[in-house]
Amino acid sequence: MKDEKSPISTRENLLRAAIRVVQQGSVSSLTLDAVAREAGVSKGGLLYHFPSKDALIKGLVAQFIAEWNRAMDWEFERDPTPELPGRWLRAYIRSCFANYDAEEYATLGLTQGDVAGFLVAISSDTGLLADVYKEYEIWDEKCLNDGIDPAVATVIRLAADGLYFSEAFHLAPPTGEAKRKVMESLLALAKPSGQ
Amino acid sequence: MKDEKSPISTRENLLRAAIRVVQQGSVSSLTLDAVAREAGVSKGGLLYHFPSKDALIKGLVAQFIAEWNRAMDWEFERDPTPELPGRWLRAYIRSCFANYDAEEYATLGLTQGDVAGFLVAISSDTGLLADVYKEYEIWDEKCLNDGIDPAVATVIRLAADGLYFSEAFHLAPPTGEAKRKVMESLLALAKPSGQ
DNA sequence: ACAACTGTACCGGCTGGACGGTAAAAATCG
DNA sequence: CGATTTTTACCGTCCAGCCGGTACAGTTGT
Repeated sequence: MKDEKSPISTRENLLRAAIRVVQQGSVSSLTLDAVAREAGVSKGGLLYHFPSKDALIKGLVAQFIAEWNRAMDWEFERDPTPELPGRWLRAYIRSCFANYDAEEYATLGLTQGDVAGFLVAISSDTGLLADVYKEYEIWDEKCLNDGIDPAVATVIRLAADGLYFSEAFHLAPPTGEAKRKVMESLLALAKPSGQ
Repeated sequence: MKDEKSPISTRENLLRAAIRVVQQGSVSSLTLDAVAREAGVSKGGLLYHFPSKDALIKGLVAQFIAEWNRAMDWEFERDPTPELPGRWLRAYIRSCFANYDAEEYATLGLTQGDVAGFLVAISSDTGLLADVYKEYEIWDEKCLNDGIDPAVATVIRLAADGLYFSEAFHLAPPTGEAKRKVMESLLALAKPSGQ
């Protein structure tokens, strides 16, 4: 009731609009004018909430990290075999393989793959992804201390990421039944019996 | 003896210069002026060989594909266990894990990871990566028809790609001994006994 | 043999548009 | 009213692509 017109509303609206712009175009089409137009505000209005383009991108990155962590926590909680080692890896796998479109997690109403496409494209530019790097190191450490052989754990993480990127960049990603079997193969690896 | 001043020389020089610009800066620093300056030619000279920026990027993409295919062929030929199924997958793995810096393959004198960073950043822009998409489908088909269980083969491909991206985007890539063990785990998977 | 012509390779200044950012006025709200 | 939020108008920069040249190597005509 109080988020209807709260000061956050416009801000979030702008973030959603920014994502939409990237989705319906390319990364290079992410301009202040385009985002403002998409959000239905003026450019000045956009710059009031995000004083610079970098600030806008940082907002997107922060939202992305938060969303992904939420998704992984959720998967972690509902793991069917919580007693087995590799629980966190399994949550990681499921998070990468799931496409949360407009569901409970999709705070921004987007597919994770789309966000990745955006983020990575930005990455090469400036140090805007520094937060993502840090987050990744945390995830990596969790992977390595999950009761699974570290090498196998890294294989799993890389494969899950690989799927993510293959979807984001259309690099022959598996779909349908094949995708399901790939995920199951990975989940099998993420259990002590898996190697 | 006749390639000293051949008309190809300038063209290749420009491509090398373009890569250098991206490496020593960011993707966004890839401007026509910068490439021309780096190559020691004028902007007009650059535009003579590549009539547009897109054409220049397409040239880079083509070079990249050719180089990677050459690397994979080379690994394929020197596979230590050519009699076992999964030979092509093993070549794929080794290509992704190797860093050919200024060796036989490095026609452009760059690390594969660098190229990936560049390519992907460009990718979201236009249909400039259409050729890469097609190439990937070919690779995918080779992966699936390599005598290994398709799901496992896809896991391997995704993991190899994942390593590639993790290096390109600094997403906690394994290094040193850990990296070697990861590769060995993958190579083990790429053999009948591996699953 | 040499002049006129043609095509190739390259130069460098220019421009028009896009884009990030600013600032002050205007509207809205408490 | 005063603070917050939003708009309108504008500036400066950067950059892709264009265009009028230059130099020079062949080629052709006579």
